[in-house]
Amino acid sequence: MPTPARTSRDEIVAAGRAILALDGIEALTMQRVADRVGVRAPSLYRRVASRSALVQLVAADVVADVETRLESAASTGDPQRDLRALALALRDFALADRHSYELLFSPLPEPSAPDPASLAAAAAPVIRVAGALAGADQALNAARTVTAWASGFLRMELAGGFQLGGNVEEAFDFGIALLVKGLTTGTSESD
Amino acid sequence: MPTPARTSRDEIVAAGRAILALDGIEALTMQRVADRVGVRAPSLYRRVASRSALVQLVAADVVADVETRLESAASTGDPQRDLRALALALRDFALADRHSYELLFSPLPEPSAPDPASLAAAAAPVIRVAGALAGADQALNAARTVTAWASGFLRMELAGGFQLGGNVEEAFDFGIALLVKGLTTGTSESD
DNA sequence: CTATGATAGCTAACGTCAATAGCCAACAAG
DNA sequence: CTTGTTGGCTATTGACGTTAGCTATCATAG
Repeated sequence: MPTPARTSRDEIVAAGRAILALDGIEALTMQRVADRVGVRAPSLYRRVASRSALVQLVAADVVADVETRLESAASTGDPQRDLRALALALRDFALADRHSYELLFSPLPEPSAPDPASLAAAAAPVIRVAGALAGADQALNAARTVTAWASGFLRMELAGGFQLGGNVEEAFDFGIALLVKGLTTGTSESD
Repeated sequence: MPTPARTSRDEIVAAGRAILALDGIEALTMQRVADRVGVRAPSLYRRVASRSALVQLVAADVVADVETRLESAASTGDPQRDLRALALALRDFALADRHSYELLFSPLPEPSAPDPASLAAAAAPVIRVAGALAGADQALNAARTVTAWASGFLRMELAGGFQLGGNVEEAFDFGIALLVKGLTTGTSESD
């Protein structure tokens, strides 16, 4: 009907994601996005309601990305191995695309948190593996413990929070081992 | 020498802390601070170099606050009890002053992270108790595991990340118990 | 083949923010 | 009383998000 579209919402979100990966959430301005898709900043408001909304769309994109990775990481069927694989997959993602990871676990700066539903989907593999390890009745508690530990650890690592020496990778392995050991019960062993 | 000072750096930092507690880091603008100390915004730059610098000073104030609380929480000498007390003290703080807590563990939005040295001081009681529990050679790994878990858990709780039902307090207790059990070794028990 | 209406993108503008420049006033020391 | 130091001020700049209102383009109706 009208003048032909010169861009699209998907392209805008993709541009936002790229800028986020390159320079972080602060750099994700309407100007930068507009430049990247070849349009003036106000025109973006035809496609997204506000910057917050755009950030939220980008966050959803990140969540989907993580979900895919986690889903394919927990594949062996051995809960101990899979839990380890989940943690390592998350760490790989965090180290490869730290700004996206930070957005994932930090609804602090703005009300730009990814929506709960998609987060829940991304958490599914964790809950599944945690349940296999700790028993179905403790699946949620176990998954929360693992998620809290992993997200906290990676946040600290990315923030440069480990200043007291020691080996960060070793500390990560230590944590995984502790959790795997502590959660393992019921299935193959009796305690 | 000059015209009499109408405010001070301490007062500015205190005002910043108050605004942070009330309305969060976003609301911590030079305008708001200036209004609160009875001065115009540009005058603040006589006392602090920039907004980032001010946020950093506020963060240091928060860190000192947390350090005091942790120090006095771990007091019984029983490592298991003390570790639990540390976790609960941190959670109390997080729930009582969530915006300050968020600033503590999130150098994401701006380069406003509290400086490493004071963070290390605040971590001291955690390392001490973790070492008493897991043995001196594993003190750092143990402390990192506990800190990562606690900070991750509280971040998720504050962000409303626990959307799948269940009892959040129970999950917190579950995590503490798991860590205490997993870290306890050497001293009174052999494993 | 033209008229119409819908709409994508544009320029211009506003308000808020951090930050800088330059002025003026107050006080202590001589 | 003079003078130098300095705290606070107003005015301004530039980035940002966002809104208002214009123009141009195209699909379709006549």
